[in-house]
Amino acid sequence: MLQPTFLRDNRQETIDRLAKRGFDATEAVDIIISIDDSRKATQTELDGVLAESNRIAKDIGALFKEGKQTEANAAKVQAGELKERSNLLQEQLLSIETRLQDRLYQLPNMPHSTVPFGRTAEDNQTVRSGGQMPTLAKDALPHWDLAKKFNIIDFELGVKVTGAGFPVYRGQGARLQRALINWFLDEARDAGYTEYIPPFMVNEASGYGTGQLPDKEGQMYYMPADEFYMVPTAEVPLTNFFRDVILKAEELPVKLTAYTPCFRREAGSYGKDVKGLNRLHQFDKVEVVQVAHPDKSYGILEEMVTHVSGLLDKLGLPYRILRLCGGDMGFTSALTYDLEVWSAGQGRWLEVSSVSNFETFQANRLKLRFREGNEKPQLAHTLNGSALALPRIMAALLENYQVADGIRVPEVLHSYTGFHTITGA
RNA sequence: GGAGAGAUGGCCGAGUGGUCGAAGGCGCACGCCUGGAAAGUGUGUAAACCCCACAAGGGUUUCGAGGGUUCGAAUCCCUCUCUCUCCGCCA
Repeated sequence: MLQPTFLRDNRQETIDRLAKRGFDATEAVDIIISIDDSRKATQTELDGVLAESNRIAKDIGALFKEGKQTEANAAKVQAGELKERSNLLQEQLLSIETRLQDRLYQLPNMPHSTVPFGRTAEDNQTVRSGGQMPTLAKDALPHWDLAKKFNIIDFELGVKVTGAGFPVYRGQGARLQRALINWFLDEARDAGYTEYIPPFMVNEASGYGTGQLPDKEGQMYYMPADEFYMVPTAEVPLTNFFRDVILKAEELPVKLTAYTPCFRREAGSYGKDVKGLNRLHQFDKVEVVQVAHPDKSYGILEEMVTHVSGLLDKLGLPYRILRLCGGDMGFTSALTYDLEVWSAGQGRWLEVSSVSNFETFQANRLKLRFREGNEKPQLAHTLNGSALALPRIMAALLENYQVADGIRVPEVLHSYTGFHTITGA
């Protein structure tokens, strides 16, 4: 959520930056500023009435003590009138604040200056590529066929117990999955992140804190009996640790990591996008989150991208790094890098990580601040990234490392898997 | 799930209708003391919003959350949430 004071002081800049997302925010910004004007005017008036009421209430106390009943009762009448006025103003203020908040919730984050203009994924910039494209045999298979051939992932069984998009991992498939989770967490720890195991369900306030609510409730699984949402990413619980928190400047940056399963309803997806492991309702992911000083956050964003691409280097997967254009970026982000791996069996790129700087957009909703010395608290910057999302990594590993009689396992994982080749045994 | 007790500032803890944003202590910051430190001692120590120049100064709100009674609520009433103790159930 953007701040009205910022919009007021930087009206044109806000409009220009939001234009990168392909829409004209002029009207929305002006409406917000004018609602904010009436909010201030109403509060000023209300404060005056309340101040008067408080003064009279004190006088009444004093009058009673002095035994001046008549004067006291006269003052009571006056206080009653003020009360009526203040109630009215309070109602007005509340409705103005609600309107203001509704408007602010609808405004996406402002893209950073380096974000390219553009509407679709076509307009994303490739900033770097890494790894070697594999040369596969003529009869190379996509991962869903390999999964069946070696009996390591059972999609039908998942349909039986739950539904489509809930695969069952078996034998070496399950062990490879677990190995990847452990390796990712160890790599994150080596990079200075503290490991957490957060709740896999969150309350409504947490959904609002990171921006899934109010707009994207349809994407989350909801448990009405307890009013909980299944986490769509570890970002939600991890970042909400800091809701209503004031950190000391010297505590920054805070670096956290967690593995969680992620649950997404993915309403409206279809076709080749949901084939095999490409898009699931439940998947595993290791997430990294940082809370940063505003002056440092963009350096940290690069550091996070380097961490993630380093994982892909070590796995030997070919990848590319994209800087998302304004139109393709998430609602809450100021700058996002996507990392995609080459899925040799499908002949397409698969997104395996998204690393974003949210600047103060989430911090404003969360009231996540830090204090420098004795200065006033100011909003921190939040960042997060996948490091990494498992299913598409699994898909790429299966496809890119397939050989005649099995699937080779990258060397960095050997001590985690306990086997070097998937043979279906 | 049932019964009872509780929720106060960074922490502990007083406060049962007016002078309470809240005693006292701890912690923290700065000063004095000291060769330096400890001890001692003095001062200060929440957040948001509004007026104003984001200064000084002033105002409003906030004692788990929301509502109510009252001229006036940390204090009385109602609802909810959470914590603790006991019972039940249970990985």
